[in-house]
Amino acid sequence: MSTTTVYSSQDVEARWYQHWLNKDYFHSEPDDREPYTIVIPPPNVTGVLHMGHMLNNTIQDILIRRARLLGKNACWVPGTDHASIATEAKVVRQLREQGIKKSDLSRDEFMEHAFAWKDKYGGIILEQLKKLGASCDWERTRFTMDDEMYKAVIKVFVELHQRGKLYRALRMTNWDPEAQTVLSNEEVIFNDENSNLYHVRYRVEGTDEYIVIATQRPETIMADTGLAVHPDDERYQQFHGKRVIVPLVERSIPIITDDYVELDFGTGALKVTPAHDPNDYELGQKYGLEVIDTITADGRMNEKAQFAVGLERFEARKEIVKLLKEQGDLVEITTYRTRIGRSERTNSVVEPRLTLQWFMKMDEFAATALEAVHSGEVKFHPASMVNMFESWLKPENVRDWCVSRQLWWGQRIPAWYYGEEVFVAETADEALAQARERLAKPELQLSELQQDEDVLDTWCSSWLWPMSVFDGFKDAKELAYYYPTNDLVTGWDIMFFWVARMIMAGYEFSEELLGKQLAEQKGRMPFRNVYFTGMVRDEKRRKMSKSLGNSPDAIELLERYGADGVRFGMLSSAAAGNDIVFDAPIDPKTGKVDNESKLCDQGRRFCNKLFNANRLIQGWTVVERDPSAEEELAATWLEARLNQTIESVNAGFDGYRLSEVMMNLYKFIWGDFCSWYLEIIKPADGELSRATYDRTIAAFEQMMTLLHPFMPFITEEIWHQLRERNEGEDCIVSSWPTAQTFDPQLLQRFELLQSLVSGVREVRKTRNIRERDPLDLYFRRSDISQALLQLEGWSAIAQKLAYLRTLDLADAQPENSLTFLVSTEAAYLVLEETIDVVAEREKMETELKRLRGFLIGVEKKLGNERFVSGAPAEVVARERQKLADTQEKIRQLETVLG
RNA sequence: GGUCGAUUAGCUCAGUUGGUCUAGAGCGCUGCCUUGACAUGGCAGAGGUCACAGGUUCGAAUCCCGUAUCGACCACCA
Repeated sequence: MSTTTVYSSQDVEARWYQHWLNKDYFHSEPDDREPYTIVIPPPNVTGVLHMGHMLNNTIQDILIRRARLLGKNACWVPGTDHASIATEAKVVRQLREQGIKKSDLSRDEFMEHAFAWKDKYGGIILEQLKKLGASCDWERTRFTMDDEMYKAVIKVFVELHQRGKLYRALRMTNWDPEAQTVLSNEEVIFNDENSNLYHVRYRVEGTDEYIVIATQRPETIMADTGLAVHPDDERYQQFHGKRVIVPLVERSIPIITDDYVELDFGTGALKVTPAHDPNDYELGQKYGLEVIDTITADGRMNEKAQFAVGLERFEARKEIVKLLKEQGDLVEITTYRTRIGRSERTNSVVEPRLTLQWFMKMDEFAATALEAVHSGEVKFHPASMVNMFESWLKPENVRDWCVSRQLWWGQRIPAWYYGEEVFVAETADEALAQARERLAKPELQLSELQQDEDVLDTWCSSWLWPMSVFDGFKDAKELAYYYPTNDLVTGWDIMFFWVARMIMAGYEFSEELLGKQLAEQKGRMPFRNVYFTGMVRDEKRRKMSKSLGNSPDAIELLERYGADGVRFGMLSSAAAGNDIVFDAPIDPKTGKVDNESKLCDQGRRFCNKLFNANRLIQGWTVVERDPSAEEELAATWLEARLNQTIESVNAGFDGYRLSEVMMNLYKFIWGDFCSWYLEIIKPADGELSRATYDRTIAAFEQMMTLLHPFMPFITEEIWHQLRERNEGEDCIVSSWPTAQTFDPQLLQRFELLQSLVSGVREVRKTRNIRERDPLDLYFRRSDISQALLQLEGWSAIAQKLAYLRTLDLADAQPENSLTFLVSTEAAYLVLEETIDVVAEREKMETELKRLRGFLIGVEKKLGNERFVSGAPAEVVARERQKLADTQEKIRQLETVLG
C-alpha cells in the first residue's frame, strides 16, 4: 500500500507572505549597508496581471531576494503608471456606458471620475503581484500622478524649457480620432490589412483628356491641392505644367512632377492631399501647395469638404465612392494589402493631421544615452540588445519627442498663453509674474492668461521614475542612498519608450539632484544593468495580448501550480532576451488553460519532491552513535558537490544567467541530493547518527537558501521544519552560503561509484535480474581498484545501492561472470544464469572498436605539435588524461578478451 | 526595401569568451518496479550528420562567408 503525499501550495504561500509582511522584511530604510535597488516597471494602473508581468516580476524578485540574502539593503520600489491615454480611454468608455459623454463634463469633473476609477481598480495588479511572491517594499508604493511625482514632471518641463529643449510647432502628427489626441510614432501600431485602391480620373483642364490616379482614401479628394507624376514618366509628359480638375468639387489644381512618385505603382499618378497625409504634406511644402483640412478632430467630414459633410470618415468614403461612380469618374477598384496604422490604445485608424504640439529635442539626449551604453556604464543583458538600442538612437533615426497629448488624465502642461506669448512656469502665479514683466503689464490678471489645455505624454513621468520614486526632485536625502539603482528588468519592447528615456533623464538631472561630487562618485546612470526579458508568446508564437485573448488567467495559473511552480515554469525556458513560448493552449473565450502547462507542472512537481525529501528526513530518529563510514563519505561528498554548486550558482548570477542557475539547483537537489545522497544514508531502521543528521540538515538548509530566490514559499516552509529548534530566523533573511573549498578528487571517485552502481543496474535490467537479488562483483586487480576498495565507506555504499553480496578484487575472471567497464576499471559481475559467452564477447569487441577509434582521434590531437604548444596547458593535460584513460580501458578489455 | 536575430533529440528549449561537448535538460516515448519520502515517484533505455555548402584554426554547435527557411524590428510606395 502506498500513500500519496502531495504538497499543497495554497495555504503555505498565503501564510508565509503574511508572515514576511508582519516582519517587515520587504521594507527598506537607508542605513550603513550597501544598497541594492530595483524600481519596478510600473504597470498601467488599469492593468491586470498577465504572463509578461509574471516573468518580469519573478526575475526582479529573484534578484532582490538574493541581494537581501547577501546582506545588502534590498529595496524594490513598486508602483503604477497613470497610463494617460489607456486609462482615459477606459474611463471614457465606462462613462459612456453610464450615458455620460466626456464633452458634457468639466475638466475637474472628469478628473474626479478618473480618480474614483483609479481608486477602485488601481490596486488590483499590485495585489496580484503579492500572490506571485513579489517582495516589494509596499510602503514605498508610488503612482505616477502622486503629488510629488506630478510636481517632478512639471519641474522638469520648466527646466527643460529653460534649457531650450522644448519647442512648440505645427507638425503633421498621428491623430487618434477616438481619443481625440495626438500620438507619438511609437504609439501607432502598423499592421498589414486588406484595403481597396480606388482609381479615379481627373480631367485635364481645358481638354477632354483624363489622368487616372490611385488612392486608398477617396474621401480626401475634396482636400486635394495637387496631382503628382514622375518627371520621367512618358505617359504624362504632355501634361507637365498643366492643371487638372478635382472631381465633385470641380476645383483646379496644378500638376507637379517629383521623383518621389513611383513609376510602377498604381497608375503612376498621385493625388496630393497635404492636410491628410504626411508624404503629401512634404510634397505640399516643397511645391507651395495649399492645405485644405476637410476632417474634424473626431474623424468626420467638415464643411470644407462640401460633400458628405458630417459623415464619419469611413461612411464618407462609401458616400464619395457612390458619387464618383455616378459621375463616371471612378474607373475601377482593386484590392491590395497595405499597412494601416492604428492607435495602440483605442485601435482606431490613425488620421494624419496637422496640429500644434510641444516637442522635446532628442539629438543630444540620444547621443548621451548611446554613449552611456557604449561605455558600459549601463550594461545590457543579453549584450546583443545593444544592437537594437543603437538602431533606435543613431542620429538619422532619432526624431523629436512629441510630448503633448490632448487629454485630461495626466500632468497638465505648465504653459500659459497670452496671444502669441508663451509663459512656462511651475505655478500659475509665477507664469503671471513672468507675463507681467515680459509684457510690461503690471495689472495683468491671471484670468487673462490661458493655460495649455493639454497634458504630457505618460512617458514624461515614467522617464523620471528611478529618481522620482525617491522624491529626488524634492530633496536628495533618499536618492543619495539608493541612486543609481542596480538592475532594471523589462521587456525589450519598451527599450526606446522607457529604457532609453530613463537613461537620458538620469544623465540630465542626477547631477543637480545629487550634487556634482556625489553624482561623480556614484554615477549618473539610472541603473547599472538592464535585464531584458523576452516576450511571452502563445503556442502559435503570437505575442500574448488581451485583445487576442490568448493570455492565460494568471491567478488561475498561480492557484493551479502554486507561485513557486509558476515561477519555476516561467524561468525554466527563459534565457535573458529570449522569448518564452507558453506551452499550454488557452481557450480564447474563457482565458482558461485548456491543457497542462508542462513547464509549470515541472515546477510543481519539484515542490512536491522537496516536500517529500523533507518528510523523509523528518521521519528519522536521531541517535547518539558514531556515524558509519558510508555516512561520513556520503556527507563529505554532498558537501563538496554543494560547494561546487554554490560556485556555479554565483557565477551564473554574476552573468545574469538565471535560468541556468535554477536548472543547476534543480539537478543538484533532485539528482545528487535526493536520488543519491538520501538513498545512501537512508537507514533501514530509521535511526541516523546525530553527526550525519546535522550535516544533512545543514546542507539542506543551504539548499533552501540558494533556492529561495526562485521558489520563496516552499523553501521558507521547509526551512522552518528543518529549524524548529531555531524559530527566530527566517529563510528569507538567512545568509547566502559561502563556497568552501572542496576536494575535486572526491567528486571524481564518487563518479566511479555512481557508474559502478549504474553499470550493475543496467545488467540487472537487461537480464531481468530483480533489483534486490544479491550479486557478487569483483574488480580486476589494479592500483586504482585497490585504492577504491580501501577508501573508507566506498564499498559499503556500492554494496548498499547495487545490492552486492560481495565486492572484492580478483586476479582472474571468475566463472560465469560478465565484464563491464567502470571508467577505466574492468568489473566482473557473477551471474547465476548461464551467460552467452559469444554475445558478451561481441559486445565487448564493439566497445573496443569504438574506443580504438576514439583513441586515434586523441592521439592525432596530441601528436600535433601545434596543439601541444598552442592550446592552454589545462586543455592539453585533459587530453593526456583522456589518452591515458582510453589506453587503460582498451588494455583492460583486451586482457579480458584474451 | 533596410537592419537584426534565429535554425541543436518527436516537442519546448539550454549550451557563458572556440578546447572534459564522446552535445545536455524537461516533456513525450519504450521496458521493468507500488517492500514506508515522493507513481506529481524510482531505475534503465531508445532518440541528434548541432539547417545546408564552404572557409579560418592544431581544434568549430560556438568565429567568418554564402544559401535556404522562419521570425522580429524599422521604412513615405498613394
